[in-house]
Amino acid sequence: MNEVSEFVEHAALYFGGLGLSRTGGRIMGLLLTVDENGVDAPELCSALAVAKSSVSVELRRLEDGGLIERFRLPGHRRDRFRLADDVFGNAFRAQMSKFHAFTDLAERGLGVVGDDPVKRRRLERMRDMYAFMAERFPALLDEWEQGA
Amino acid sequence: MNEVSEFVEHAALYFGGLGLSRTGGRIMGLLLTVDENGVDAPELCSALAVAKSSVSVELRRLEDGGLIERFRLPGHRRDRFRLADDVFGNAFRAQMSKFHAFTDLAERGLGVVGDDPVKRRRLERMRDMYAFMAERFPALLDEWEQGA
DNA sequence: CATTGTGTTCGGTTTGTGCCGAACAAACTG
DNA sequence: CAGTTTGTTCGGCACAAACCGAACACAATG
Repeated sequence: MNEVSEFVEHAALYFGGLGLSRTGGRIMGLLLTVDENGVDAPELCSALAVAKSSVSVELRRLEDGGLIERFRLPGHRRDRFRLADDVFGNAFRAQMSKFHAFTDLAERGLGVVGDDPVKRRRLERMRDMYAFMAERFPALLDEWEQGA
Repeated sequence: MNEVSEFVEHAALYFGGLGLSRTGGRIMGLLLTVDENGVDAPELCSALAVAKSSVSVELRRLEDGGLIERFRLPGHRRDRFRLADDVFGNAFRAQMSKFHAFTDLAERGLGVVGDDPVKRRRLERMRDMYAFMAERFPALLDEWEQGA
């Protein structure tokens, strides 16, 4: 059991690179090691040695971000949590929204920079590149999802 | 001139999403609005209302990250700064290294999760997905770079 | 060789955020 | 309807990072 907690710690590092807090990353790591029955909050508390208030807010954030699912077994009165069906697809889609954000930013830049063509060129190229990626990415996802 | 500083502030928000500090993002935003002659540190200080020590360390970090170029006009003795030639290409390549990181993480997970096939399946799928993306992404970049 | 200009480094302060324990609210039970 | 269980919210503390002004190192100039 110590092996998984070591893995969980590693995972927390990696997910931290995606903007998650440390405990958020730890939760994701632990959820990677369980099956579709998921875990409940007290289990997370003891497994990760984290206060239940912290897991509560963190679970909420992960749920809002579409990374995990909250569900309840019929007849029980305690929430359980598991990874969302398509966590990583969702992660990629989140990246895509960043693409759109950057095309918007480039547009905005074109609005404030003057007529100097050399200044405009880079912003246009930035806008077009992110637009290109945003356009191509879904196809890549589709290819993956139906391909394998 | 107030228009660009408004844009700069927006840009800082966006770049903050990429792990840059606020002033780092502001610098990037301002550099998006200038030509290949770039700007120098005092200009950044006054334009952004930031201490010169802060811009110094931030410029260093951006330079180390390959986001900006430090250069000097012949005959002058003051450094100037502009965006790196392929800032956004570099940004995408950085994302790709995250892909590899996540395949590694999945491998590690497969090492600690047991034989349960349903547990293994998701980790395998995670590993394969990121590997797929890491494999396809360079081609996408190439297509963009030579296509347009 | 003194002086000025340029960039980096250092200590200290502020700001933001994560996390905790306790109080609270809401839903279920007998 | 009292008592429990479950989840969220609140106030405060602690740690990390950003930022500043001043001191510093170095190079170029005259």
